[in-house]
Amino acid sequence: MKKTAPTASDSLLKLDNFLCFAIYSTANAVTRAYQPRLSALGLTYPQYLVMVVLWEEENQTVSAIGDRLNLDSGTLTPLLKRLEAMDLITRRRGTVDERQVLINLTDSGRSLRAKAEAVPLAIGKAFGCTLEDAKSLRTELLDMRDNLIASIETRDQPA
Amino acid sequence: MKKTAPTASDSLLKLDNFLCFAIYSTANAVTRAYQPRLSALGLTYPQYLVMVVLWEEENQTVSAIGDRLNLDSGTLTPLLKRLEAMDLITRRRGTVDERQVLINLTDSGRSLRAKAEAVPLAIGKAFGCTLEDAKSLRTELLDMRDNLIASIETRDQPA
DNA sequence: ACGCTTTAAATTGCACACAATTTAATTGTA
DNA sequence: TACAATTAAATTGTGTGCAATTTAAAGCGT
Repeated sequence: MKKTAPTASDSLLKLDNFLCFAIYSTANAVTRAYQPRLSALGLTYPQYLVMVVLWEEENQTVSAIGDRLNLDSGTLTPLLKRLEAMDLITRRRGTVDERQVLINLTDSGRSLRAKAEAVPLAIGKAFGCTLEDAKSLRTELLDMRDNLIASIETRDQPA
Repeated sequence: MKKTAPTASDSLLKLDNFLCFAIYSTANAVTRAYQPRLSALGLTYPQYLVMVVLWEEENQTVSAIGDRLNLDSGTLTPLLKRLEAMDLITRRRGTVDERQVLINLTDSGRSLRAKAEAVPLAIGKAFGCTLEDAKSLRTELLDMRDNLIASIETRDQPA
């Protein structure tokens, strides 16, 4: 029984060689790792990110939050409605530009911040890398992300 | 108007400092970047990963695929049913152990591989990093993922 | 002022992820 | 051999992500 020699195409479709899969499965693991601590605050991981953005700056439009998190209104609108239903944020139409919806924190939303500050500290260790490693990894990932986004935007330009 | 000095807690909840967000938003960008090329094959990104696993080895159980991709039956069962409906795979109960469901490729599924081989080549450039960078980044991410998974499993052990 | 284009959110529809539960088959153990 | 515990998938329910479309408001060009 003769075995076929490894071909070039073998290495092309090996899961273990995929950087994309490393990113994908690490992202899933991240949200799973955050979940127990965030559910103690009543938040999902994407909801937590939105709250972080709002704790940095209030009175932001849906688009501004979307630019920060790379998410569109199709994702954010229902998510923000849930945060509003939890009484963490308010949503009101802009007065100068009525197309915009301005998002603000409620008192509950503002006070949740104190509890949220414990989360990154608690999770930090689980990553199992030094702060310097984390920092350089973060930079490399964000560069790559921006490259990927640029490649998407270039691709579908009209000729 | 006096501004408050930056406190330690400021840096704790800064989105720009979050490694988790770098991973999260890069993962989203990855699936967006793959989407146009994969939809030409009729696949989503997770479906593509399942096919890659099956191109490496046929006749795998749902759990075996799940172990490889870190996904559970709640995600895989409906995904595999879709691949079956597309006539790319077959699902049949195991004969030795009837709890298992064995996944195999159809001829269409097997022949799709040739087209799929072009995908990583085409996307590769969009990452905008060297092969060596990609390799070390991949290793670091997988290590971190395994650390995260280990931390989850340790946490909810019974005392 | 009139339309035309652009823009901001919302909506619709589909496909993940995952916690929690259920169903059914297998294993372990008295 | 009974029978409790475990295991493999499936199911249920919730919450994303995102493409595509819709709705309504703003800009803008004559």
